[in-house]
Amino acid sequence: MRMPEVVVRRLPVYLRVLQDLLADGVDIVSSGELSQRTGFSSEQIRKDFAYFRAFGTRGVGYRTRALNQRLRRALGLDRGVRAVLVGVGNLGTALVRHFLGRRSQVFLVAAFDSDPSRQGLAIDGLRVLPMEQLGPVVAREGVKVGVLTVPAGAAQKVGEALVAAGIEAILNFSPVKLRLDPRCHVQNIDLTIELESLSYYASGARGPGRRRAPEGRGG
Amino acid sequence: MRMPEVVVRRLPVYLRVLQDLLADGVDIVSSGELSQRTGFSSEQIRKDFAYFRAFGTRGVGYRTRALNQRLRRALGLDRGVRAVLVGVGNLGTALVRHFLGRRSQVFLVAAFDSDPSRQGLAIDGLRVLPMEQLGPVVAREGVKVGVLTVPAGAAQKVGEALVAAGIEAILNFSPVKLRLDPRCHVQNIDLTIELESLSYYASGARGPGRRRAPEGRGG
DNA sequence: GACTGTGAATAAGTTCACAGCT
DNA sequence: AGCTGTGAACTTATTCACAGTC
Repeated sequence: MRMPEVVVRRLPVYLRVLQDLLADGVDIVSSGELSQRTGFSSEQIRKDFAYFRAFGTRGVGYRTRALNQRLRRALGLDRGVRAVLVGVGNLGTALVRHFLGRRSQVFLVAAFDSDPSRQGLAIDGLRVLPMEQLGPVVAREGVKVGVLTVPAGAAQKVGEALVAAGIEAILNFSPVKLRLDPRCHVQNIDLTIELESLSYYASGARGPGRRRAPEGRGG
Repeated sequence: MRMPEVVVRRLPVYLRVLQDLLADGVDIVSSGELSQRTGFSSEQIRKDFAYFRAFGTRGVGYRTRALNQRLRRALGLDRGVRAVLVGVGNLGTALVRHFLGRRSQVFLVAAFDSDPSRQGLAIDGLRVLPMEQLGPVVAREGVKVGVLTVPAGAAQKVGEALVAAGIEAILNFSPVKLRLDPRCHVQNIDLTIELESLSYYASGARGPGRRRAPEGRGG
C-alpha cells in the first residue's frame, strides 16, 4: 500500500527506537511506550503501523523483533539500500563521515566530485571519484539513492546527471528547487533555511504554547 | 499574529528568492512568479503573506524590497539574530563553515565543545570555547538560537544547558527526543532518518505520481 | 486490566473560485 | 487584462472514543 509522506518520515524514528529496545533485550513494546520515546501519539503510531500491516497483540503490544523486520521491509531497507554522494565540500565530507560512522541502514558506496584535486582521495576509506564514473558506478552497484551536496550553481545539472544515471531518490542539500523527472523523489534539506526559520521562535513570536504532551503517566 | 509552523518554514524560502530578485534589480514580483521559483502554489503564497500583513497591489504584484523587509521582520531576522553551536565534531565543524560561508541572516557568534583538545581552536575564525563559557557568552551576546551537534549520549544534558543559558530555539541534529521546557522550540534534523526515509521512494514503492505541477504557463 | 485496531469527529492545510482593485 | 485577497470547498492528518482481544 502507498503510504503518505508524513508517515514514511516517521518510520525511521520508530526504527531507531526499536534498535535501542532490541539492544536492551526488550522483546515486547506497546504503542504507549513508543509514544513516550518518540513524542508521537499512540493512536498515530498504531495507525502508522496499520499502513504496512504490522499488527500487535491486543492487551499485550508488539513483538519488537518482528516489528523491526516489518518496518525495515516497509521502508525497503531489508534489501541493503545503496547510496552515492555528489559534492565533497565541507558539508559533503562531513556527511560522508556521518553516514559511514553510525552504520546507517543505507550504505554509501561512493562519493563524486568534479574537482580533480578532490578526486582519488578517500574520506574514511570511501573513494572520491570523478563525475564520469557516476553512471557506471550507479549502474554496476544498483544504486538508487543520491545525496546532493554541490554548490547552488551546479545543483540542477548534477541532479539531472543523477536521474540520468538511474537514481530514484535524492536528498538535496542545495538551496535550489530541482526540476527533474517527477518519478525521482526529491527531499530538500536547506540548512540555512532551517536556521532562519528558528529565528521566528526566538523572537518572542511563539504565543502561548499549545504543545500537546505525548501522553503516558510515567514521567 | 501567530503563524502555523508550516508557514514559518516556508518564509525563508521566499526570502531567498527575494534576495536573488533584489540582486537582479527586480522590484516588482507576482505570486505567480514566486510560485514558479519556489514550487508553492500562488494562492498559498498569498495566504502566507497575509499572515504577516504583507499585501501587494492588485493587478500588479508585490514590491520586492518592501516584501523582503516584511518577511525579515516576520521572522525576527531584522534584529540580527545570533546563534551558538555546541559540539564541534564532523558535522558541527562543517555546519560552522557552512553558516559562516554563505552569510546567512543568522550570525554564529561562538562554538562550544567539552573536549579540551578542540577548545581554543578556531574554525574559519570562529573560536571554540569550553562549555563553561556557554552561559556567559549567551547572556553577554543575547544569543537566542542554539545548534546542537553533540553525540546522542550528551544531547539531553547539553539541551538543558542551552535552555538554562537562555536559548529559546534549538536546531537539534542529535537523534534524541529532547525533553526540555516547552517554551524552548526544538527543530529536529536527523540526517540518518532523512536518508533512511528516502529508501522508501527508491524501492519502487512510490505509486503513480500524483505530484502537482506548480502552475504557470511559462516554461 | 491492558492494549490494539479502527470508524467517527475534529483540526489543519491546501486548492478552488471569484469578487475587487489598478 | 492581470493580479491580489479571501471565503468556501476540499483534502489530508490527527485525535477521540470505544469495541474487541488477550
